Formats: sequence, C-alpha cells, structure tokens
Amino acid sequence: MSSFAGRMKEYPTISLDRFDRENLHAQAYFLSHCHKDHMKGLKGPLLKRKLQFSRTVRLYCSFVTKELLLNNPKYAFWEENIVPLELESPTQISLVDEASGEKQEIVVTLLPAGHCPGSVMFLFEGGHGNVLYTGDFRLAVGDVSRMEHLHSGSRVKNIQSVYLDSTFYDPRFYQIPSREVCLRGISELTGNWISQSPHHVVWLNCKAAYGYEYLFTNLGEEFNTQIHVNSLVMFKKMPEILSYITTDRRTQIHACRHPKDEEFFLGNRLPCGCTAADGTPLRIISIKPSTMWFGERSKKTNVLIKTGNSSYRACFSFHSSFSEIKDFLSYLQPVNIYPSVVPIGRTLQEVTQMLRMMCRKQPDEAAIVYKPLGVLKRSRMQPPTNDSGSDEDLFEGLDLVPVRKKAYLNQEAERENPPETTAPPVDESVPLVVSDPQPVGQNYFDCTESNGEEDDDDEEEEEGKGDAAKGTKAPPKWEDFFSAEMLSDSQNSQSQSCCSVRTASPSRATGSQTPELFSDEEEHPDNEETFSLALSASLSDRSSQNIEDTLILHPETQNHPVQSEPEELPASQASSDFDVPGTPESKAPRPDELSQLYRKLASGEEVAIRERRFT
DNA sequence: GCGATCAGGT
DNA sequence: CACACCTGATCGC
Repeated sequence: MSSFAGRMKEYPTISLDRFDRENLHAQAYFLSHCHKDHMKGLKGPLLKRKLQFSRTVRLYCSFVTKELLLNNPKYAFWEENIVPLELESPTQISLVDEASGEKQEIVVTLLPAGHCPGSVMFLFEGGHGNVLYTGDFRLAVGDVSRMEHLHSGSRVKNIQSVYLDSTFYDPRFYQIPSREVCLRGISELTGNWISQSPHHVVWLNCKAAYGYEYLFTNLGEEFNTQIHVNSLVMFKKMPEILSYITTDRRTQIHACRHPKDEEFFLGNRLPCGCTAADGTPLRIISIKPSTMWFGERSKKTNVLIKTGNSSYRACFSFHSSFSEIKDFLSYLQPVNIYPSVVPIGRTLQEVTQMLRMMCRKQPDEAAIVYKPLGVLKRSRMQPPTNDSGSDEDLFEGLDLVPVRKKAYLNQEAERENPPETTAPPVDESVPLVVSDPQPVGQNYFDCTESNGEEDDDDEEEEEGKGDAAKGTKAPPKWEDFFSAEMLSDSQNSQSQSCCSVRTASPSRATGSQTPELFSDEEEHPDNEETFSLALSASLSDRSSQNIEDTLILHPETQNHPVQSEPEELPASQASSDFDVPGTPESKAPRPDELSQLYRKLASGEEVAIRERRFT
C-alpha cells in the first residue's frame, strides 16, 4: 500500500494521491487513479472548506478517474474543481500562491499506467526539473520505450526523480506472468467450464476495486456474452466496458458480489442468488484473481491453481513485477528514485538501497568513487530553488534521501538475462534557463542536484538481523540480482546512440470493469427472489472428476517468445518536437468528443503506445 | 452521530 | 502468495 506522503521534493506546492495533513495547503492536486488508498483525505471536511474559499485550487486527473470519482456522491463537492486532462497532452498549469499572488508554471502530462481504468502517471516538467510520479502502474517490459512524452526526439528525457510504485520491487517478485498469459489462462478455464452445459457457470471472485474490467471485456468478447455485476452505474459513460457487463443474471459468467459471497459459494450459490429454474443445481466454479509471482529462475509459472473442489486462483497483477520495474527504471535512468511502497518483509533502507542501483550514475560520484582523493571538483549547477522551508518534513516518517547510484564492485557476474530494454541516451543537454515559462517540452534541469546529506549508509546489517530475529523468513539477498553486468549496463546504455525497441505485447493502458467501487454504494442483490435459468436440464456430468491439484496451465507452452522482433524502426527517428498547447485549465471537450474519449480510455485501448511514434 | 484508527478478514 | 478493500471495535469530538 502506498505510503507516499503526497508531495514531491521538486514541486512541494502540489499534492498527489494524498489530501490530508500537510497536503491541505497544496496549490494543486493530482489523483492518479480511483483506489481508496490513493484518496486519503479527499472527502475531508477541511478540504471541502478550502475549496469554498479558493479560486485557484484544482484537482487534475484523467477523464475516466473523474467519472469514477464523481460516481460517489461523497466526492461530488469536487465537481467544479476537477480538471480532467487527456492522456499524453502536455498541459501547462499555473500554481498560484493565493496569499502572495505568486505564480509558478508547470507542465504536466498524463501517461497511461495500466493499473486500472483511468490510471495514469504524471510527468511534470518545470523549473525544478522533470519528475515522474508513477502512481500505481503495471507496464510490460519495453512499454516505457514507446512512451512518446518520455522522449525528446530520439533521446530519453532527463528525469530528475521518479516517485515509484515499488510494490513489487523485490527479487522475490522477479517475474509475474504477463497480462496476456494470465488472461489466456482464465479464459481457457472459463471456456472449458461453461461449454459443458448451460448450467455450468463461472464466478469471478473479484475484490471491490477497479482494475478487473479488462478481464470482463475480454471474456465477454471471447464468449460472446456479458458478465453479471452488481451495478452498471459507474460505467454508464464508458460504453466499451458497459457493453460487456449486465445486471441480468441469466449469464454463465458472474462477477457479482455480496458481503457473504464466500459463504454463498460454499453452499453452491452465486452471490446474486441465481439458481436454475427447473431445480437443477448450477455447477459453479470460482476463479479468484490474485497475484502470483516467481523468482528469477523459477520454472514454475503456473497461472492457475486449483484451490478446492471447484475453486481456482488465477494469476492477476495490478502492479509491475521486479523485472518490469527494472526495465522501466533502467530505461529512464532518473537521478533519484523515491519508493512509495515498502514491500512487506523489507525495510525502507533496503528498498532505497536497491533503488540506488537503478539511478543514473552521477559523473561527480564516479569521481568520488574512483578517484578517492578529491580530484576534480566539478562545478555544479544549482537548480533554481525557491524552497523556502525545509524539505525534510515533507516526507514525514520516511527517510527519503535522494537515491543515487554508487559503485558496487563486488558482484559476481552471473547473469544470463540480457538487459531488458536498451535505453537511448539521456538528454542531458544544458537546460535553457527559464525566464519564460511557456516553452514546454524542454528540459530544464540539472543532473547534479543537491548532493548532499547522506549520512546513513550502512544500516542494513542491523536490518537483516532484525528480520531474522523476528523469525521472518529472510527475503533473498537483493545483491544477487544486480550483477556487475547490470550495473555496467546502465552505464553503457548512456553511450548508446540509438534506441532499440522491443515489441513486447502492448500493455493495456486502462483495463476496465469491476463491480462496486465505493462501499457506500449498496444495492445488494436481493437473494429472496431467486432467478431461474431457463435452460434445459441436459447436464453432462463430468463435474466431479478431480482435476489435478495444482497447476493447470503453463504459460510457457503458449507463450509466444517475446523476442525482440526487430520492429521497423528507422535508426534515425525524426525528432518531433512536441508542441505544447498552453492549456492551463484545459477546455472542456464537447460531449461527442468526450464519449469518444471515454471509450478509448475505458477500453484499455493502447492509447500511449503507438507504433507510429518513432517513424 | 461522525470520523479516525486499528485489528482482523478475504 | 502480500491487493484493495471490507467489517467491526474502540476512542475522541
């Protein structure tokens, strides 16, 4: 769960995904997606009051997120202050200090995050550098290399800091089967079951959260049916999702919920109470999407596990795996990385240390490391700074020191996996000093920011002992996962001149579909009235044959090798300089445009990932 | 009665 | 298999 306190060092007057405490004073708010752990304080009375007195405070998010948010009346007071932004459209925003009238301009670009419908990452470009706040994300290996707005021509933009969804940034979660593979597993199991008879139904035991929608749309499409859910209202403006869900219980695929649904299921009942008309009992299996991960060398990559007579667990992840995150970071090579999550069993120090290895190597640090006696002192460019207060208290409780790469020379080289994605050079061109905030798409920045205060280095031995003492099974040593090769790789890639892009399966930018989002929106199915499936009683009973106990599906067997197909990329890509409309308040789209937008966003259409980009 | 927080559940 | 929630108990206002 996110423990991000809401603010970024570079732009401390804005708050993201946190709306309580210090964040009450922010000049602008950003919501990456509509999960509750990213909405803390968002309906608070203090914030509500603030809005009544402020003329300038806005909440920026995607169109889909706005729609999902306003679906809950508790957030309705935001309506006038929400500015939905289109994906991949750099937008200039004024940050206004209402007391002094001071203004600061910043450009924000929403990038698809693949976490749930409407989920985005925020790229900020302004006087204090380019920073990327990922929110929660699931991107496949290679996806980042196709994101136009992270590039400037053929170069990767110079990213000062990444505020990272580090949920699975731990070698234990080295690999998580791809979305496509997981989907195929679920799809095959579903198909095998429901084709046996009309009485065979599948219950998708999904938690109440957005993110499963793409499962519904894909299954709906594949089996030419609709999935039964409790409510359609949240998707009323998202036809691409809406067309695959229904409140009509006469369907063989259900994702409905009930507070006692597990109990129901044990009694062979669906959460909606649906039964067969003629008294023939339904034959129900449950499929529970949940995260499954595998270590680096594990050959076991089953995406389905049988957990009971008629229940299954299916692999499904909202978050990128360790190797996906590594790919993402080693491509971007930010100067700093700040984790927003500490994986359980880990400590912040460990994660921070692991992340250091993914940071860009700082030239002056190389000097420090390799030329110990203070040779060369490079002159530093100080970023323009108006931080008046101390930054330290921004990150309450979290010891978030700028993470920078150090030399780790003691790794055994033993890595067979080649670097996942090769990064083009980072654009370190000298920033123009910004006198005029208009020009956007430009990197102001500086790669040698505050150095500094790094006093805490070696605490990990203690931590390790602590873990052992607690009896927690010690997670694998992370050092093993960063071999010398990898370290040198991230350096090499800087000197590489062209971008080799892999064609990994494009990730769905925005999935779609889920039952109830907000708890306060009830409307439970009425279980008194049992609906009947009007079906013939031809029940082929091969029901209770035992299926093997564990694994059902090996993705490898159907996985198309994700080799790097060359992909027709001219080595010299025309550098399109991005035009940035100055759209401080982003005009409201017309209704027709809007519904198109919703469709795109909601369907998980690959909005971001257009092949055309490098042509 | 509402909200925040925690424990415990899936 | 560790997600993103629920519910229920307790406490303070």
